[in-house]
Amino acid sequence: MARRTKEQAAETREQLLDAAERVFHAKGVSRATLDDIARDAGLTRGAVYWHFDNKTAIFTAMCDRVSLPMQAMLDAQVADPGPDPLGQLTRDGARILCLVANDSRTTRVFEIILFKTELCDVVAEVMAEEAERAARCRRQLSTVLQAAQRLGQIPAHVNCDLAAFALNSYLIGCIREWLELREFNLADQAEWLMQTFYAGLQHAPPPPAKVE
Amino acid sequence: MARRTKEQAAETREQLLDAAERVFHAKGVSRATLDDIARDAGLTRGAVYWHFDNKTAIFTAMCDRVSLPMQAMLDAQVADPGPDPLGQLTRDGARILCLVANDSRTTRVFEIILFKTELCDVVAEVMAEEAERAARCRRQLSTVLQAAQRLGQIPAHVNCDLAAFALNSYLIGCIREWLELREFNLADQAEWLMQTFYAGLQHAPPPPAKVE
DNA sequence: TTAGATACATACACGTATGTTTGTAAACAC
DNA sequence: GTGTTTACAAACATACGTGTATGTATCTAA
Repeated sequence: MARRTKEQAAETREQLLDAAERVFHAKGVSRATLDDIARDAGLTRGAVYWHFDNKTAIFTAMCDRVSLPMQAMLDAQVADPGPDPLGQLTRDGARILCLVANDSRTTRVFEIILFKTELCDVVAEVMAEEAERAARCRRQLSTVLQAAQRLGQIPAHVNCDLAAFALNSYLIGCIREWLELREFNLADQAEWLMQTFYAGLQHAPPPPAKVE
Repeated sequence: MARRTKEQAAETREQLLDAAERVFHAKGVSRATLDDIARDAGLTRGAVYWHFDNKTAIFTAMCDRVSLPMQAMLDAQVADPGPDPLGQLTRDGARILCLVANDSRTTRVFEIILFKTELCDVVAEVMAEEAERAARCRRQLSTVLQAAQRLGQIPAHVNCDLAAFALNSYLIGCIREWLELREFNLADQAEWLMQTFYAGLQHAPPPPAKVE
C-alpha cells in the first residue's frame, strides 16, 4: 500500500482507535483480535503494528482519549475550590453523569473499562497506572471536601478521606449500574442523585473510628 | 486413573471450583485455561470435562457458591420487613460489606466478577441471567424502601425505584472501590458508610421528575 | 463374579492469535 | 530525478487453547 501523508496517517490512527472501541465493546478486550480491529477499520494488522506496539498500547491510547479531558476538569476544580465547594462538587458529579449518559464515546469507553476488561497480572502496568490515577482522584476529592468542611458545609466530625472514598464509590457505582440498566434518563436524575448523597454527608453520624 | 467413590468425586468437583477461583483471580477469566485449572487442582483436563461442559459452566458454578447464600439472605429480608425496615437495611448492607471484607471466598469471587470478567456477546446467557438477578434485587430493595416510606422513615416525595437504584449503586461501588484500594478496614467503617447514605435519603430534596 | 458404568488420564486434530519478516508504492528530502 | 523513508499489506512461522476421541482402572450392582 502506498505511503500516506502525515495527516492521513494520524487519521488512520484515530480510525484504528475508533475501531478498537467498537471491537472491544462487542467482544471484550481479551477476545478482541488485532485482526478484528484492523478489519473493522478497513485495514490490516500491518497498520495496527505500525501505529501501536501491541493490544495493550491500543487500549491505553483509547482510554486516554476520554480520561485525559475528565482529569483536566477535576484538576481545574481543585486549583480553585471557589466559594461553594460542595455545590460545585454536586454540579461536577452531575456533569460527569450527564457525560456518561449523552456522549457516546464516553459511554462506550466506560462500558469497556467497567464490564469488558480483565485487570490481571498480565496487564500489571495498566493496573498500576489505574491505581495511581484513582488514588490521585481520591486525594483531590478529599482536598475539596476539606475545603467544604472549613466553610461549615460538612460537619467537623466527618472524615474527609472516608467521605471521598464514599463519594467516589457512589459515582462509579451509579455509572456502572446505569450502564447495566439503561431504564431511565440518567441526565434528568443526575442532580437529584448527587444532592441526595451530599445531604447524607451533611447529616452524617459521628464516625466510629479513624480511617488511615 | 481409577474410579473414585461418589463422595470423592464430589470433593474433586469442589477442588476444581477452588482451583478455578485461584486461576480466574490470577489470570482473568478469558486468559485462564482449562489446563491451568486442572493443573492447579492437581488433575488433568479430563477431570474438568467430566464435571463441567466448558469454562462457562465452571464460572457459573463458582459464582453460585457465593451468590446463592446472599440471595437467600435478601429473600428473608423481603419476606419480613420488620418494624424498622431502614435500620434493618442498614445492618444488612453493612453485613454484606463485612462479608466482602472478611470472608476470603466472597472477597475473591467478587474481585473476579468485578475486575476479571468480560461480559460480552459471547457469554450472553450469563449476562441475561445476571441482568435478571440484578433487576430482581432492585425490585426487592424498592419494596423494602416503600415499606420504610409508609412508616415515615423516608420522605413521601422520594422515588423508591430511584432510591433503590442509588442504594444498589452505592453498595456495588463501595465493594468495588474497596477491593481496588484495601487501605482501611471496611468492616469497621461499614456501619458509618451505610448510615450516611440513609441520612441522605431521609434528607433528600424533592425529585425533578418521575423515573419510569 | 462379572458386566457395565464411572471417573478420570492421555493423545490428537483443528482453528486461531501473535509477532515478525518481507514486499511495495507513494511521499519527501536533496 | 534519484534515493530514502514512510505507511501500510501480505505472507510466514510459531505457539497455544479447545473439543473430542480413546484408553483404563476402579467401583457398583445384579
